[in-house]
Amino acid sequence: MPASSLDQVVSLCKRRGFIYPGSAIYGGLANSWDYGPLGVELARNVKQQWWEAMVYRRDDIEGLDSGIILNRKVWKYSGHEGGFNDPLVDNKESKKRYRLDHLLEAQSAATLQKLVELIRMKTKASEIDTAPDKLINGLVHALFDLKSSAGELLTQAKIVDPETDEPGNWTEPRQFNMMFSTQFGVTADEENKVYLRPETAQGIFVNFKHVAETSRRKPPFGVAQIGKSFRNEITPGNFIFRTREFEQMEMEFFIPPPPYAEGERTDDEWHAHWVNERFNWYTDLGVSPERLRKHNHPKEVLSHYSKATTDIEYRFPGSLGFAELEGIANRSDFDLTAHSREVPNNTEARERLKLPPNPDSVENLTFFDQEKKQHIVPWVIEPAVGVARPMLVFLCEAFAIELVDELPEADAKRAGEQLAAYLKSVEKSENLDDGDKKAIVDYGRQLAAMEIGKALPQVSALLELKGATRIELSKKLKGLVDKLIETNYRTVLKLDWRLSPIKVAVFPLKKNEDNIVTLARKVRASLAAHWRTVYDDTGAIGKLYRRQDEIGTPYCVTVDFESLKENTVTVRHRDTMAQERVAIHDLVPFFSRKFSHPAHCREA
RNA sequence: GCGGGUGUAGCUCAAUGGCUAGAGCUUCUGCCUUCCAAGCAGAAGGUUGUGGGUUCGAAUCCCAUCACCCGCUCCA
Repeated sequence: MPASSLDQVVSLCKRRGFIYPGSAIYGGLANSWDYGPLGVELARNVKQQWWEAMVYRRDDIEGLDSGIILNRKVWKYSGHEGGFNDPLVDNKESKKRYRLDHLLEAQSAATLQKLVELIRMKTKASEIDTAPDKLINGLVHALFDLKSSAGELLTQAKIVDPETDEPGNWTEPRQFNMMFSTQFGVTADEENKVYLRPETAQGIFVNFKHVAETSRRKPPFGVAQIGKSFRNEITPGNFIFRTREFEQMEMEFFIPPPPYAEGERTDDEWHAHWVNERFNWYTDLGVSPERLRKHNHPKEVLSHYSKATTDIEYRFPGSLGFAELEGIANRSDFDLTAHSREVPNNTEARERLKLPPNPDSVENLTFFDQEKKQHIVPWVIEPAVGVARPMLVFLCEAFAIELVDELPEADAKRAGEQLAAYLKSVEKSENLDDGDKKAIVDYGRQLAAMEIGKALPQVSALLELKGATRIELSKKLKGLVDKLIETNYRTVLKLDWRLSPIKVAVFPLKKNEDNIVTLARKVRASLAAHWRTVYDDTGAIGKLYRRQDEIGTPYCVTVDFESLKENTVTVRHRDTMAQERVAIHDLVPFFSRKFSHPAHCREA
């Protein structure tokens, strides 16, 4: 049972030190987050698993760590400096904002024709290519060049707001630069202006030749990189899901370009291969395939560099729902061609990819095909993912609130009655939107039909539905449920051990018994040489277990009186709460077996 | 950036415009405790998001601002 609401996970993260709001003591900084003691371990483990799967376990991928700041020309020729600045316009009446090209695409042919005429009148002889595939692009550029009068023309042409189906009152198109800029050197002159990378991929492309030559690689081969990237997102949010500073794990896989001979693996096949590889990475680490899906982007919405893109999406709890986790793009020969000075078929490729010539580069990013006896620009398949998203997925997926003992009959009865009373009150309520009301009642009925002990952990998710807390009884219900959860349930993160921030926790059964404490500390030290191990004695044994459950520690070791005589300890398993007796001198081999193979972590 | 909502202790919540802003949980200290959030005693934790204003008096009313949540444009 994964988390039933994102808030449960967010709350756990803040409470236990996975993730804190950034710059909190100064009132915060919008959508920025700092990773605490446990968060940093989890993030490291996610990156470690990715690196192992992508680099170590394969023999066709190398690693790289390029700069966050690159020569500005990298971004000029990659298309980010121009292409990512999609002009946006606002409808002053409906307050809706649109990307200019998207807005124009939604207009009728007649409206566009009218707009073309208006622009021609305004700019006298200016040429707009009215060929169907170039019209929108031409209009966007023409309008943008017009600056201040463009909004007026849009309004005059009666450009329709897709939301309201009425002609809008439009602002001038405004450019939104997604890249962070800073200065490279102590003076803030224009020539010192540089950008923080919006993706790590370009650092790989510009190093293509270096890596290929120094590691003696030929396509197919890949280069992987993990590092921070920065984008001035228009709408960051949803906890760590979208932030302006974020860490990426990207791999560029270089393959021979088409045409392909009989039996040769094609770009589409490589693309499909990587989609599957990446999908399996998640399921291997414990994500249920039921909550994962692949989503192919329709041609119209593809990025400027992409021939095809497939997203792996995860169904997050609550209102976020299915959202993009990872993108696997077929970037074709776009990037390597863009950064090459001159290569065979250069003109053809540049025309096909709508790329300008590149007199600034000193390199041709090609490999020499011995069979074909010519220089060839490889194609690229790119699986790219942010570190935070898988982290959030693993947390959501591992999160569980479990009944420890059976719920006392009186409490169970009371909870059932409260829930029924609440639902009745919702149905009768008049200050709820019909849709909201239906959503609450439907979910509520579903819970009411369940065994009450299993339903209670989901009541908090029920009360997070829109409008749910507007009902007076919701507070009473929440109060009761919170109390019952606190006493009868345990929160447990059933993380795959490879992801767990702490692998083993060691406790003394009694903290005021010096011999036990000393031995427990010794045991911790011996295990810490191998795995992330902590010692804790600031509570009764039951509390210590629950604490570790909440942060996903797979095993706890307890030193007791018997340990002093027999040199054995209790090992307690997170998922089953089962205990077994293990000799102290056997602990390292014992955990080596447990932590040697992924299957061991799923014995429960 | 726009529209809507929310801001009281680490968390969940109290407090008619009126006494030193309270309670439970958490955290910490001491005692106790032989395996699943036990008990006892104590402590810490707040410029009520921030800054103004109205008032004899503001957590409460008004204005501004900041942050978060839900939508829109973004797509790792």
